[in-house]
Amino acid sequence: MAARYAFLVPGQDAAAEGWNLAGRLLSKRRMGKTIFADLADRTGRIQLYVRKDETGEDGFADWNDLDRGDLIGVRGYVFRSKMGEITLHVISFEVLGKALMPLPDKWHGLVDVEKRYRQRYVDMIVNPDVRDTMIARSRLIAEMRRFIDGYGFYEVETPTLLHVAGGAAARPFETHCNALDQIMQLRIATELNLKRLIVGGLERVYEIGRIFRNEGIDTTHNPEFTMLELYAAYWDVRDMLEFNEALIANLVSVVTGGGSELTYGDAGISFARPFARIAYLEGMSRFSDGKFTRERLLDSNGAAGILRELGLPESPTHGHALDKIFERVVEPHLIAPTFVTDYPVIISPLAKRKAGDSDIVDRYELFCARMEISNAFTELNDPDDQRARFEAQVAERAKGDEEIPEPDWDFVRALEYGMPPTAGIGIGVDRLIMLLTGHQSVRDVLVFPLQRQHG
RNA sequence: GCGCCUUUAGCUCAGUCGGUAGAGCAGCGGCCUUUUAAGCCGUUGGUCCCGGGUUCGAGUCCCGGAGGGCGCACCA
Repeated sequence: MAARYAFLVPGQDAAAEGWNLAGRLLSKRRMGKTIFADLADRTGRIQLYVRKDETGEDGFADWNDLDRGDLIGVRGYVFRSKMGEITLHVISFEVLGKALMPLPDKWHGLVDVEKRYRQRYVDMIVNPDVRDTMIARSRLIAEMRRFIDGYGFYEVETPTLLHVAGGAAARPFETHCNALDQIMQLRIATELNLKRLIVGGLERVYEIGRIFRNEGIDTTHNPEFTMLELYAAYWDVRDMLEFNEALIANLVSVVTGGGSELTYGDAGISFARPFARIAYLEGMSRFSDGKFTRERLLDSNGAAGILRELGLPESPTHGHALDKIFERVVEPHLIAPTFVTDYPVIISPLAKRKAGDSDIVDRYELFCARMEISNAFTELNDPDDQRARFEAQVAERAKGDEEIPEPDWDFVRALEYGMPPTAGIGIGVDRLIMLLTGHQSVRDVLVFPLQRQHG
């Protein structure tokens, strides 16, 4: 509207052209026999202008009865006000929906975080940033699909309700299926089912789906969240890394209008390709001034010793210890987008071993702003190796690591029918959206973040 | 789960040393024909998060509880 009527000078109108608009009345300024008001819809906001000499006594009284928050339709023509604002000179209006509840303070808006999350509908009316973020989220996910589809991938939908939730290390939500009279779990990953589809011959599949993990809630964790998982037959982890880098760079380009720089918190982050790369063990060594060597880390007692050196509590398993050490030693340095490659096999139960180094797998994780954004590896397709790793997990689970899932033995059987060499990736969509829209809390990129009942 | 902070009018916030509840906006009644946080005059509105306790007297101090935020723990 502003662009279309840019040619108007203050006081000038375009009365020949009529407009019908609908939206929510966000403010009303009465000035004697004139009213100025602001009308908002999803595309933006426009000022309205009403004159008593045109509406008549009754019509003007009807305007006085309108409240902030009412939904109205208006008819009129555009002019530029004395103060230079493009304004709709209203000829007639009708009420489309009455607001009974008053809107929050027009200047301070709604600030109370609890109320904002619990009453998102109000939050979105008065805080345009929330709406903008949700629109950006929608656009970015659409762009992800477009980009992925361009590579010939098929989008699929696998079950959320499972008998055994596997494919990741996390505690599941449990529920009960009345028809089957069986305990069910909500999925903690889409991994195993997507790989079954690879066995079945789809060759390039992905799912952007809701994942549920029955764990803590904080600024980077919501119990239900959205994950993109994607698998490509005949790709290896290097192909996936290239794809991953191109995907992220593309999204940054979309969000910046062709650029490669983002500001996140107080850090400026460059997504110019190529992103940084560092091997897992090399990172451990570099950020510990060479103290934490491959030999120590890959040895169960050595890792336990490092934990003590760092003053961290004892870990139930060797893998758990490595995660803790990495988190403390390396993660804080990973602000620019960085691919951490060559993970140890002990923390990668579903990844294929690297040729020529049986302790290491073909895997990487992409970190950015200290957040893990994606995790990818060449998938293990040897059923015997997979069975052995599941058996090892059973032992770990017995030692007390509750996050380790029960093995999905049918998955081993699927592998026995033959799975092509395949690379897979998981991307935490919510965190990616946080990064791309500059938000510090997942709750800000979720329409309805989980809150405790009763408030 | 632990620690710190927080909760007062529809919204945003004050409330001193413990003395009986305030402002702005919104609402309501007026004035005002180019305002935009419009302005001016008047006015309504309170489970001070909940429950105990101390005190002549508690929004204020103490204990317990609830919601929320942040940090830690947990956790891709």
